[in-house]
Amino acid sequence: MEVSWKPGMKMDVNAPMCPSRGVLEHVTSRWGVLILIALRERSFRFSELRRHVGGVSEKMLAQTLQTLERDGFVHRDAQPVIPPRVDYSLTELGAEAAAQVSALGRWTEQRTEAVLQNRERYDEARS
Amino acid sequence: MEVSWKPGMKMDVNAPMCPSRGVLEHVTSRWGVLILIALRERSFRFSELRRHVGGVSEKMLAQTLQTLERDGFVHRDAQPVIPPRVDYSLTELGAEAAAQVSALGRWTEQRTEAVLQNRERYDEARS
DNA sequence: TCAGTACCTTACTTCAAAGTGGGTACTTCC
DNA sequence: GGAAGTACCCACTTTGAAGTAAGGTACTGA
Repeated sequence: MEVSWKPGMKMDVNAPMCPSRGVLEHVTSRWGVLILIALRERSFRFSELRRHVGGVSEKMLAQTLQTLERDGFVHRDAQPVIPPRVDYSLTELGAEAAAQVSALGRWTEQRTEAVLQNRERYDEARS
Repeated sequence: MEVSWKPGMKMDVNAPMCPSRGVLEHVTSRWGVLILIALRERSFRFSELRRHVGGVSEKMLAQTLQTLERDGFVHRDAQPVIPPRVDYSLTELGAEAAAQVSALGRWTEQRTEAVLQNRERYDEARS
């Protein structure tokens, strides 16, 4: 029960109701990962980020940024100017998370070719 | 186009059609993460793993193990005995992936309390 | 004047992920 | 003899994540 969690309880991702599950899912979410990686480079404006992270819809970008902001990973700086200017950057906590996921991202880019070969072998073996 | 990917192409998670996206999604999938973390400890039998990773259904465990096996992260050792005995363990590639995700998992467990506090502050601020 | 940019929000729809419940085939335990 | 454990697979349904499309405001540049 994420709801009935009490302070001092030990966090355990293997426990179905542990709130750490939810946090992990935010960090590893489809767009969450890519946004954290991007923001690790530098801060971005909304549309800038949208262009950087290929394939995100405005809706998902806004939504994901909101959950990351709520969790305290992303800092949102909205200047009340016209046209609106909003800058997104990582908080300290977010920078820690981003360090982890960008290591994962880089590893993935390096090993994807190997994975592709494994898939071919696997499919071939049972055809 | 994951389909039209050519050997030698540079992998880039920011490119919408890059196959590395798919690999990253397997590794960071809801149950994929937890299974990789578990198998990093030791090898597991199917039901053992099901008990260890709280909340997985048999279906999702079987399905996720299959995709991880196809990608070459997990090795499946099925002994033709009765009752059936199947052992799952990490390949070398899988161990690399698991090292990354379990770092992320441990970080998450440590920082979840902070995230929970951030969420409270956030919700309070706009109510 | 009319498109275009910026940063979203809302409503509607689609589709894949995940849960549910059943079956298999054989064995050991009570 | 019935229940439970083992490692699944299959069909069905539900849920929720994501895509699509449109609206809104205030400006800028052509």
